Amino acid sequence: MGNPNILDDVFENFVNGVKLFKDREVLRHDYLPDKLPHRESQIRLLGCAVAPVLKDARCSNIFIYGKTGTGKTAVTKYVLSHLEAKAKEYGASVRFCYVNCRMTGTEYRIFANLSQSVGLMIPFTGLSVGEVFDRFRAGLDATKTLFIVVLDEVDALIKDRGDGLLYELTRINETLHKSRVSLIGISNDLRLKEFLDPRVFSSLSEEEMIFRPYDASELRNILHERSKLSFNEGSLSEAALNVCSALAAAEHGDARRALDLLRVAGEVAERQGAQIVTEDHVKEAERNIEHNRVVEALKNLTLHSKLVLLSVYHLNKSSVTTGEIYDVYDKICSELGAGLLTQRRLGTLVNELDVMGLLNAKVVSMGRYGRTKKIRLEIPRTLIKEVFGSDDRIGLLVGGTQTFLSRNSS
DNA sequence: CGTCCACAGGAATGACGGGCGG
DNA sequence: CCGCCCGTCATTCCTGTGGACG
Repeated sequence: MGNPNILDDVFENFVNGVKLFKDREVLRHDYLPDKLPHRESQIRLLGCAVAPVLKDARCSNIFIYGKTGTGKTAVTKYVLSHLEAKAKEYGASVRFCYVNCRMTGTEYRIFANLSQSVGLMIPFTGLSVGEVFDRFRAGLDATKTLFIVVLDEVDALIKDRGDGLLYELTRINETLHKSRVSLIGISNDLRLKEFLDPRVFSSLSEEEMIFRPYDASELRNILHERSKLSFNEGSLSEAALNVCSALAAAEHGDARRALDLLRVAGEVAERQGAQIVTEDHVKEAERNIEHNRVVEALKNLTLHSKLVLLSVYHLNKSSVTTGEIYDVYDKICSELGAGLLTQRRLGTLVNELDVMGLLNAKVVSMGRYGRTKKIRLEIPRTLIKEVFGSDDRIGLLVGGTQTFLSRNSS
């Protein structure tokens, strides 16, 4: 039994301490506010584009570009939810389905998702993609609706799956009799058209919208609006608000990031029992967010990705090559009794770690001495220790300790 | 100026566990 | 229960290549 006073203190503080938050849900980025400052014109534009469905006409396909946190998803959801309400009022048969392509992952699951929203049950595996598509088309045509498909983060899908799904969807109206489909594609990558078949691209972007990043003062307004709902009066300092806006503006005007900062800053302040959220809490929050991001990423790596990272760690040089990593990795594997992957495979693992920002990999040519990747650790060495084992344990780890394997199994 | 290193990274293929329809 | 198809991870085989060296 521990000392009950320790917890008493914590709970006491939580219940009776100063409450900074009124409702922290408001600061989550999936929260949809009923007002989207600085996006009025985009809302109007998108509204105009989809309005025809209220008169039972198919609306144009729409393509929306913009970096993360510029309000693309929020505006789309906002407009569509209002459209849905209006459609009910007018008795128009309109339905929409929102799919996040990055989360949903594969064509199969996307079609399964679309099918579900026209009331079809699709097993989450077992059928061919073509079969699911046919069922979706048949199911949709039976219902006689104007169906709006929102494909969020569609760039993620196209980059690793190609544009087959989009091609099918842009052509689906040719084989539908009673229903019609409109597409809204949302992309974070402004150069998406380079990856697309020109025919697909042209039919997909009958209308195009671009979301510019927010600047610092716009972010400030957004945060201000939200903070009125999420924080109790007087518990958020002007300075904190400004720093949040400035930090997020520096990072391509990402409102999502700004909201995260504000929320975490509030949590930090609350934990410290502060009366008011200050600038320092925001800075602390910034460090926390990054720290958590990396720790989460590290913990969720597969065994071999961890081993690759450890190999880089052990080499302990400012920059290493693929071959060097492979040698060390080879040694670690045999000492751990773990199966060995090929160098080809290791190369793609390194690339994955690069994308995650844990490593930095750059192809360089060393002329006579070949062509390889220069790889650097992108995170503090101390963090690797923190996650993979404490202090000198790592040294032993190469000797093959049990602790290491069990650490990986969870 | 060609060679040739030490890989990069694409394509095809296979093993595997999950899950269906019949 | 079988046969089929799914996505994922991994292997095998392969062609491509920037630039220092000779």
